[in-house]
Amino acid sequence: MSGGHPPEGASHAHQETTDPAVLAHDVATRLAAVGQRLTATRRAIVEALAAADRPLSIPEILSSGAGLAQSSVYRNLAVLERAGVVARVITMDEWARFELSEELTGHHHHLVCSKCGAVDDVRIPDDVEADLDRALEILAVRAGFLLQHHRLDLVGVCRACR
Amino acid sequence: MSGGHPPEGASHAHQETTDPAVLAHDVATRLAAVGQRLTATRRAIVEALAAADRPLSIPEILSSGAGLAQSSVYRNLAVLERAGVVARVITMDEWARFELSEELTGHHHHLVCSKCGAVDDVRIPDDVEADLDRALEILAVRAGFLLQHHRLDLVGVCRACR
DNA sequence: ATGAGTGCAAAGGCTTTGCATTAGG
DNA sequence: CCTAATGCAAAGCCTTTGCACTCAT
Repeated sequence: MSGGHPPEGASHAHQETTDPAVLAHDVATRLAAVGQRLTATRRAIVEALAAADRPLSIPEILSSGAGLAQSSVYRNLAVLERAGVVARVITMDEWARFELSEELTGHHHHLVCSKCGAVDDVRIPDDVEADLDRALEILAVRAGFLLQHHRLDLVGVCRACR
Repeated sequence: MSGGHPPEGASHAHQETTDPAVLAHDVATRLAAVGQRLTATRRAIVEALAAADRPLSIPEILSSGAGLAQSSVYRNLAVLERAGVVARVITMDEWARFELSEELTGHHHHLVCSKCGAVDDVRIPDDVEADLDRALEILAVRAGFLLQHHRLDLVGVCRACR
């Protein structure tokens, strides 16, 4: 898994950062906004997450980057999360997983393998997304709920486990 | 929150168990299918979950039922999960949460409060659900993914936190 | 120099497991 | 009686925190 993401679905409104340099600048800006700097460790974490087209667990981040201390990764992920650079992905199956925030990468969803726990990214067509948002907003209002965003995961069996 | 669920959305295909006696029988059957009995502890857990219209955390289950041992709750939740009676709800914010499986209660989604972490149930209209399923199936096939089901959470601020 | 960031190690907190006891067939 | 479930307590495991050291400004 993680090798085959769908053929670049639709393009989104706030376009994702693809260029490494642009990404770094964007990240630095967001960090500065909360009074933090882009350090070597933080850069390494961001690059690891950017390189993967799926959410990574702490162990994965630790092994990908060179010699990062576990505590530093945890601490910096917290900082990056506050800065809106990374987002914690809910999985609950094993470890916490992290990915670059949707403001940086664009809105997307996850393919979660119920056998091996692998998580991959997917984008759904804009029109489906729009219809869904419209319906959810109605429900939210009805429930006295101030809707911020939604999470949609596709649970099933990945190519590798079939 | 948790007080106000939407006015009984649409009815679903495999209808949910509402009657306590029917529920107990259904649970017993499912347990028997995996070689397990419906014990007092298990009954207490199921009743606690059935009474709430939202996923409960272990502490909540412990306080609701009378004098249950923590380890028993954990162990029996695992058994009930294997039997397809309860499902673990992903939250990752604090504790694991559990609810009766959708085979028992019907397909639904969650309203997750980003401020207080409360989780409540919601059902979305059948037609929206159908459209969504259709779109997701296409994506899944395209990704070589065998789609089993989806998870959809509405994240926002609940009535109590606004 | 001076405060932020880093690393190692120890502590925390939810969850799991071992083992003796008790309940059910 | 004999297997299965329960409860208490201890162990596990991911995550967080304390503290001294290092780096950048």
